[in-house]
Amino acid sequence: MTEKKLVLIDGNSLTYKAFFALYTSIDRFTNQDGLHTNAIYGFNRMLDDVLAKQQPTDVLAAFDAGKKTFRNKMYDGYKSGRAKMPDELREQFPFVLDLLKARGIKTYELKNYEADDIIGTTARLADEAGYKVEIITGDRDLTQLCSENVTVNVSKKGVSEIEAYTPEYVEENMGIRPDQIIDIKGLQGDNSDNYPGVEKVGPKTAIKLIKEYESIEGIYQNIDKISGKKLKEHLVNDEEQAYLSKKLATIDVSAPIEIKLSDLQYQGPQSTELIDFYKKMNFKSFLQSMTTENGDSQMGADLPEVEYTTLTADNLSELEALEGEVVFNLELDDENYHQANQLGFVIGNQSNWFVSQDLTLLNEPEIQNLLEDSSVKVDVFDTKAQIIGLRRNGLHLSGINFDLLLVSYLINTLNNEDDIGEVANRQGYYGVLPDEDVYGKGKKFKVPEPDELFQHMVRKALAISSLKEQLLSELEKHQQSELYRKMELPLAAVLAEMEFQGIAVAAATLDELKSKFTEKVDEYQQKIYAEAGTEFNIGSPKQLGKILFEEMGLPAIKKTKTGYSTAVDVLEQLAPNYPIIENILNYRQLTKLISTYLDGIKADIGSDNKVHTRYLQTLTQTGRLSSVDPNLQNIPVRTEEGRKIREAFIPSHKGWKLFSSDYSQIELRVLAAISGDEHMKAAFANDEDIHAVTARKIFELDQDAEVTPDLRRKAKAVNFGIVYGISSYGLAHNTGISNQDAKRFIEKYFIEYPGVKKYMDDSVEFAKEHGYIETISHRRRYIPEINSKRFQQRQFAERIAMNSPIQGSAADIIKAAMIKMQAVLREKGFSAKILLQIHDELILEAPESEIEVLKDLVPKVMDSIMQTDDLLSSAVKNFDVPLKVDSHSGSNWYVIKE
DNA sequence: AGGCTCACG
DNA sequence: ACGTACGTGAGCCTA
Repeated sequence: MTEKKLVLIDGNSLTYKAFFALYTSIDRFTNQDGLHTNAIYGFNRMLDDVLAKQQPTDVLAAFDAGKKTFRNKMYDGYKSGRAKMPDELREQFPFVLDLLKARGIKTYELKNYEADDIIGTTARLADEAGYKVEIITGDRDLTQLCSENVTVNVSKKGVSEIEAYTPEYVEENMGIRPDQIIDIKGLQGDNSDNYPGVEKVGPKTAIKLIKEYESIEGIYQNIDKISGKKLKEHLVNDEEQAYLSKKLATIDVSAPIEIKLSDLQYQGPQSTELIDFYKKMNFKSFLQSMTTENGDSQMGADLPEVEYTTLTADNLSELEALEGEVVFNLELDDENYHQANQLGFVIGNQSNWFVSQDLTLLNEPEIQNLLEDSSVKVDVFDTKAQIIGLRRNGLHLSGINFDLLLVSYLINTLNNEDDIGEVANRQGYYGVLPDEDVYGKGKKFKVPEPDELFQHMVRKALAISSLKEQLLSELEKHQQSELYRKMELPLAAVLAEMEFQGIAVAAATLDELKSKFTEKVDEYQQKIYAEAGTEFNIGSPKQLGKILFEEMGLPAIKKTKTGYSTAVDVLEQLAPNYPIIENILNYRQLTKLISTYLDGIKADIGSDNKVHTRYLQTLTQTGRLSSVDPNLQNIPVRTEEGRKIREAFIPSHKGWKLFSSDYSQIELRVLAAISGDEHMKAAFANDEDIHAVTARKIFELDQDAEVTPDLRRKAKAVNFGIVYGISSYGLAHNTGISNQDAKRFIEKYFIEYPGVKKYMDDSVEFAKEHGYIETISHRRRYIPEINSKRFQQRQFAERIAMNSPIQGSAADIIKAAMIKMQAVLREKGFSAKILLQIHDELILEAPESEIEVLKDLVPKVMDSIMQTDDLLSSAVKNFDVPLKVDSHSGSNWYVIKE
């Protein structure tokens, strides 16, 4: 018979240990529901270690049952005065039990007894039955249980470092036998369990006494021989306590447990339950290890093969088997789908997958009929990438039904990786690897042999198909189906159109500006060198800091992790007293403009003289878009020199113009509407200058008093601050007013706009209760940190809770307007095209002849969108704040200011 | 690769 | 007492 080995786990003490071991990172350990998971995580890591090391045949995890035990009957104060268990820990215990169940480990608790007693009793029974026993605990008291066949493993500092107590080890370390440990405890007492022992006797004295007299009983039989008057006196006085404490310290090895050794067989992990559990806990690394455990090939040789047919010109007729609904995916070698090489495509459904590297097949009617027919549902990952990829082949994709990327992002904005494998894994589907694992990255990028490539492509398609039902139903549970079908999906098509269109850029204009700027940069550089008395790299914050603050002796105001801060706000404070500073600031500004915009954008101009940005639709946490390659949402405007760069952006045809419309104060209008604040609503209803109105209110001016530019500027800053989820420190820091003033202004603001105050409080309250916040169209952002113990993290979360619905609802509004705008242009047969979106602004190009009409049409579409859009009008019944839109046009982007 | 700085709404 | 305004992307320097 093979030897039986029983591992006994002290559930309570190890959960405690794990909790405090990972306490400093507690905020990183929360799941989707806001549950803290640090103890569960640490406990599980420990389990991994223990099971791997011990290879047990049987396992039991014991827990305390309730607060009172038989020890309380012996001694009232037992374990009293202990700090209350933190709620963040208490909430985790039920899940530790779930975890053990999913790992195939029996758990047990017994009324009136502690986990120690269950362990002691089971250990004794197992020992007698010939088992080898390993006890795992965080509590040294259990070391009394070690014997020839029972080892007590005490986890030290972390959760993984373990000290194994055998009788020999105890002897070596303490010079006593394990059974004498209770005598030591009896003499020295136990602070955390709150029983006293003998006064003034600590570990040293206790061990000395026990070594000499064997036991407490032995001491009192020989009490006259004790040397030391005081010690003897204490021993005599506390005799009763010593015996009591010894009793309290003694683990009961005959507790009336109802489980049998035969119940404790280790079942091993229950894969589906465990995977579900890890998903629920958001334990990515554990999930990953589960999927790579069986075969340890990194390249996914362990993933099941999926069958497919290689499509050629000769077997196209087999596509007839597909109807009604297909998954489609173009395989690209780069994230930039405008330029990427197209490696092949996959099309099919779960019964029939077809793969090919021959892109010309896309233009065969058998495929066109599937992709261009809007009555055939097409399921994809990243609608926009697929539309553009196919458009490059001359196809017009339509009938998209399910987009794995969009849906994942809407369900949780953090599920936004631009990779099917990553997103699928995060949704608990492990049948496909991330691209990086198949292709490698950076210099090591390599397209695998066709067999492996095709297998990967098919697995991606299968992932899309497999996750569809589950994710759509989750979407529905979030009440986000409309957001998906009426907003994000149609928007993807609009964005594809805009990106594909691109905006024309005059390289010559960029060149002219560059030579002008470069000349000035050289001048500033010479001045700086002269003033510093040495030449150095001005662009290096490290060298600059050294020159300024060490060699030239300027006062250092702020430090960064790596040295002196030389950021603008720091330098500006120094500027009045040191002429070099102004030159540095100018140098910085111009080199920035040259490298990022003049050189940067020039490099992105294609052979069509245009740049084609990509809008990332699934990146931001608020619902805004972002723009990359190049970023066209941060083209300079605030300084005159920077603004000049806009001259290079021009219409793509002669006789055309650029046209722009932007929402005025959209975020404050959204705030007025969703907070319902009467005063703010009234200001917008009367088309007043909101910053001036705010200035009159917070500075207590007369109704129609002139507002000085300075007061208006301050009020404007407060309005901004409010939208960002104000704090007095932040406001003061960013505006240069004193902290006290900032505080006063905010207080007054909330008095004047009580509805806003209530909105802020309600938003935080909602987030605390639900763990997320929502925009007007149910766009959701999770904020688990809202219940963080750490002040700073919690404050940050609260600001997010206040700001995100505002920023996100504004994003919803312009998205709806874009969809509508494109539909109207198409309907009316206009040539005008939407080119860019910059958060609250749309830029179009159009023939001169259409401009006059656009001046009415575009603002009308934008400012009536709350009433005309299906989704928005039904989501918000009473959006009773007017939206205001300003429009301009011109022959380049620079001159379309008024 | 990560920090710093700075461009935008 | 704590110590940041909200949301982004890109280029450069320095490990």
